[in-house]
Amino acid sequence: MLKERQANLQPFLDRLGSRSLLSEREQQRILDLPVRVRQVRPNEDFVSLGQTVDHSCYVVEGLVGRFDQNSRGERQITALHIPGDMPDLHSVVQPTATSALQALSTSTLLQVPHAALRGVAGAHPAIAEALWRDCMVDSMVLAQWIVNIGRRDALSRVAHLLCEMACRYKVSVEDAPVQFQLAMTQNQLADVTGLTPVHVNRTLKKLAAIGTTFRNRVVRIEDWEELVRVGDFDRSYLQDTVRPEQRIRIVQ
Amino acid sequence: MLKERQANLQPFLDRLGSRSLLSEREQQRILDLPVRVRQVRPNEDFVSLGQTVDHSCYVVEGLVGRFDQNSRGERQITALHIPGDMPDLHSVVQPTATSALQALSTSTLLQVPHAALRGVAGAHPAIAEALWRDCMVDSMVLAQWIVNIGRRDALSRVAHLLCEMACRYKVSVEDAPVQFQLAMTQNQLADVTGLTPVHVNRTLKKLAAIGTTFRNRVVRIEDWEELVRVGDFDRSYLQDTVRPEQRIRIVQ
DNA sequence: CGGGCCGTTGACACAAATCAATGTCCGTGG
DNA sequence: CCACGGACATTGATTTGTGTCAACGGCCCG
Repeated sequence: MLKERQANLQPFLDRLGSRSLLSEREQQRILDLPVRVRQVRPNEDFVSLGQTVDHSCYVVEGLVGRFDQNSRGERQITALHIPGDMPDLHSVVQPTATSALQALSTSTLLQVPHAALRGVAGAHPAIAEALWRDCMVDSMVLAQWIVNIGRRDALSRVAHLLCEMACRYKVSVEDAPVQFQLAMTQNQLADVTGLTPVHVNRTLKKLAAIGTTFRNRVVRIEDWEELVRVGDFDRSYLQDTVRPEQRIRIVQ
Repeated sequence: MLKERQANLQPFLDRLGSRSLLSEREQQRILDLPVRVRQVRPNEDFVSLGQTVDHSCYVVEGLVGRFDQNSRGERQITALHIPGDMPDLHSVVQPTATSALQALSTSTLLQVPHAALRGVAGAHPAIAEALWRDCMVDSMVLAQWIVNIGRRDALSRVAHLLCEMACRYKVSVEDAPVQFQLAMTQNQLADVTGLTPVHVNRTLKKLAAIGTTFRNRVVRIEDWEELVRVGDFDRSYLQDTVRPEQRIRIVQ
């Protein structure tokens, strides 16, 4: 099993550290986790429905979706994961998958064995707490997504998604116009928003009228404030602006 | 602070125990958690948006919803919680609420101080694990709800909800016709399903045609198989049929 | 050169929202 | 005891947002 330590898991540690307080030693235990590199191609399931896994995945590069579908095979992407995320961290406590995980674009993953994660979580309650917290942030994003699909029209939905992804990619939104890559097709955008590809296309045309475009997998935002207004977006659920003194550690 | 031990938290312990393995001693630590009783009336928020809480709530009696809304004030209920649930167990690691919690019917809650939960979780990794796992089951229900709203029509959505609630109430679905109480109005049903109250009413009329009725807050199901078919329901995401030998304990 | 994937556009169909009115039940106060 | 108001449920007429179907264009890559 390859060990590609600091170079690889540092972003994950940074993310945990942005919301949780970990000691030097605990941080080192995270960086020391053993990993195995895996490449996945676009549209490749790397976790399938019902599969029981013995490792969690960390995204180094690319874009990953959590896929569900109804009985007619219509797909719904219930979560997107970008570099630094662990899409199935939850599998540590719930190893049988109830959703599939699929790469939307060519992606590089690190597989971290459950045994290792369990080891550090059991030995260091603060790490267990940080991992649990990270899962709960994902869960808050899910809840927000229900609001988005249940109570916003197509234009707002797409705008909201673009706002969310801009924030998660840490695009500095102050100096407009900004642009960032979002490596997905309009088809996949439809699977995220619960719309049809045709309607996504029409909706993007409407968005262009307020200065936000999505072409060749690049999002370009001319007027951030306006996009936020249209998308009815409030970033607080992302928990991405926790100030250092607000970080939490529940065990001493 | 009242201690109403065995009599009260036993159902919560039962639930944890249905998916996780806890030793006698660990089980006792759960039962020994200090609690304070609280009564809430229908439509009363007991956790409001943005509030930072120092305790989690356990539902003894009644029905509780997790409420979000868009900027136009249209409400979306993102989760329902029934007796035995802890609607904001996640607040142990994420004490600032991103959704409100409101009673749908008169409810009895037990407030469990975070300090106590943190104490047992820190001292017993297996308890931390069981609590984390319980949160993740809630999260899977959220994901399934996204599929429901994003990719099913009104009839399926309502049918799916009724199936889910029947299972969670442990209605024994074999001996039809079955009936159970679901203490919510058609209005609240609309807030759960992302529909309008008018359309919920029409949809219920359609459901009646296949032998499922909802009147006076009582659900009556004549043909379970048919309801499952219409609702496109697969209970596996509820993790409610974990056999004893499948229960998990990741720390020794 | 040809075939696929992706994006685009138009005509039309349909599910659900909206608007508005009416009905029923129930608790409360005159 | 009845009148009243309010919450909840029901129904019809109409509008609208989104889905469906179908065709076409651009582009990449084999």
